Amino acid sequence: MTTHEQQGKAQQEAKLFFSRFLLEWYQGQKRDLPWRRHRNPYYIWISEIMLQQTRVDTVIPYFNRFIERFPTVESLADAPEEEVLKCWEGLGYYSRARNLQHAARQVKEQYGGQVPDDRDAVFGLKGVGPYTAGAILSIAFNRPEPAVDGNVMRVLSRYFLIEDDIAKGPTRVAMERLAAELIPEGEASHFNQALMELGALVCTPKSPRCLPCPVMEHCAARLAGCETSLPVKTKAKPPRPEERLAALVEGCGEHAGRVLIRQRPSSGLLARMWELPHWPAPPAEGGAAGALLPEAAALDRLRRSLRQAGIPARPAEHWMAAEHTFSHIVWTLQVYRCREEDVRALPLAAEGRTAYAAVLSPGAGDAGLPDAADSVSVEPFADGTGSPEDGGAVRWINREDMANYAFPNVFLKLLNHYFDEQDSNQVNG
DNA sequence: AAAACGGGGAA
DNA sequence: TTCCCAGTTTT
Repeated sequence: MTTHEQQGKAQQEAKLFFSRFLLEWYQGQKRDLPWRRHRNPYYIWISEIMLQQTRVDTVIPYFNRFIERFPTVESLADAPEEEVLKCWEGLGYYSRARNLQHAARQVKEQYGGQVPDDRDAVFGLKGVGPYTAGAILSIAFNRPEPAVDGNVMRVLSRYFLIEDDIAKGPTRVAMERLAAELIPEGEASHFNQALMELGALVCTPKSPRCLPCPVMEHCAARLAGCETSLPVKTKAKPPRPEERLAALVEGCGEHAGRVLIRQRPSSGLLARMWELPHWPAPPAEGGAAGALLPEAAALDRLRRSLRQAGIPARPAEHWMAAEHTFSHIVWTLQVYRCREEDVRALPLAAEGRTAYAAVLSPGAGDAGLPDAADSVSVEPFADGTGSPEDGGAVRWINREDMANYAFPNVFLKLLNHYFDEQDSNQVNG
C-alpha cells in the first residue's frame, strides 16, 4: 500500500468517525428552538433568513412575533411592507426583510404558496444564497445539500486542519464539497443542524470547548495544538467614522407634543426606515480630526440643512450625542433640539409658506426657496443615495405613533429617551 | 473580488 | 475595546 493510499484511508476513517459521532452527539444535545418544533418549510426559511449574521438568542423573540403576525407565506406576501419592516425593527440588515417579502410573493405566485423543494427554485428566491438554499433544502426537506456558513467553516477548518482563508470564495466552495461528502445517508437534516450546533455550542471562535467535543480525538487542529488559530480569515477593514448633525424638531401648535421624523430613500443604507433628519457635520475649524464643531457653527449648518430640506424649524441647543456602528461606518450623531416654526403665526413671508407647504405635502412642488448660501453643497440625502422624490416624507409623531414606523435602533433609543424626558418633566412640573 | 449592508453578545 | 457571527446583493 502506498503512502498516498494510507493517507486516503485515514482521511476516510476520520470522515466516517466525524459524521457518526457528531450525529450521535446532536441527538442528545440539540436545543429546543421554536423553528425546530415543526417541520414547516416556511418556519425553517424565516428562521434561516433571520439567523444570517444574527445570534439564536436574538432571533428567537423576533421569530415568534413574526410567525404570529405572518403565519403563512400568503399572509407575508399580502402584508404592507411597513408592517414587515416594523417586525424586523432592531434586527438589522433590513434588506433581508424586504427580500423576504419579495420572495414570499415569488412563492405565492410561482409555487402556489408552497416553499419549493428543488434546488434551482429555492436558489432563485430573493435573499436566498448558497448557505440558505442548502439550509432550507436539507433541514426542511432532508435533501443531501451542504449548508456552509462561517460556523461550519470554522468546525471543518479545525477538524480537517484547513488553513485556507475562509473569506475567499473558492474556500467556501471547497468546504461545501467536503460538507456534502460528510452527510450520512438519509440524515441531511439532522447532520447539517448538528454541524451548526457544534459550532454554536462547542467549537466556538475564541475558546473552543474541546473536552466535551464528540469528535475531539480525531480533530486535526486539536491534535496539532492549533485549534485557536483556525480558521484563517482576513480581517475586515475598520469602519470609517462619520460625524453627523441630527435634528430633534419639537412641534408647535397643532403639532405640540410631537416630533418630526423622516423616511429614508428606497435603496441604500437603512432603506425605507424612519429617522430623525441628519446631515454630515462640516469639518471642524483648525483641521484636527475629531475636534468638536463649535456650537454656533453646528447650529448654523443645521439651520441651513433644515431649510434646504424644507423643514420649517429653528435649531435651539445641543441635546445629546449618540453613536451608531454599522459594519462599515460609525456614525457619531450630535443631536440638537429644534423648534418648529409656526409659519401661520409669523408675518406672511412667502418663503416660509412655501417651505411649510412642502412639509405638509412632500414631493408636491418645490422644497423651499433655494438659498444662495445653501445651493452649493447640501444634498437632500447626503448619503448620496436616493432623490427628493424617493424618501424624504416627514411625519409628526408622539410616542404612541412610534408603533407605526420602523426605526433603526439608534433612533428608537433617542426617541424613547426624549419622550421619557418629556413625561418626567410633566410630572415634576 | 470587493464593498455594502446592522446589531449585539462574548471575550 | 475588539472580534465576529446560522450571508446575500450589488458593484
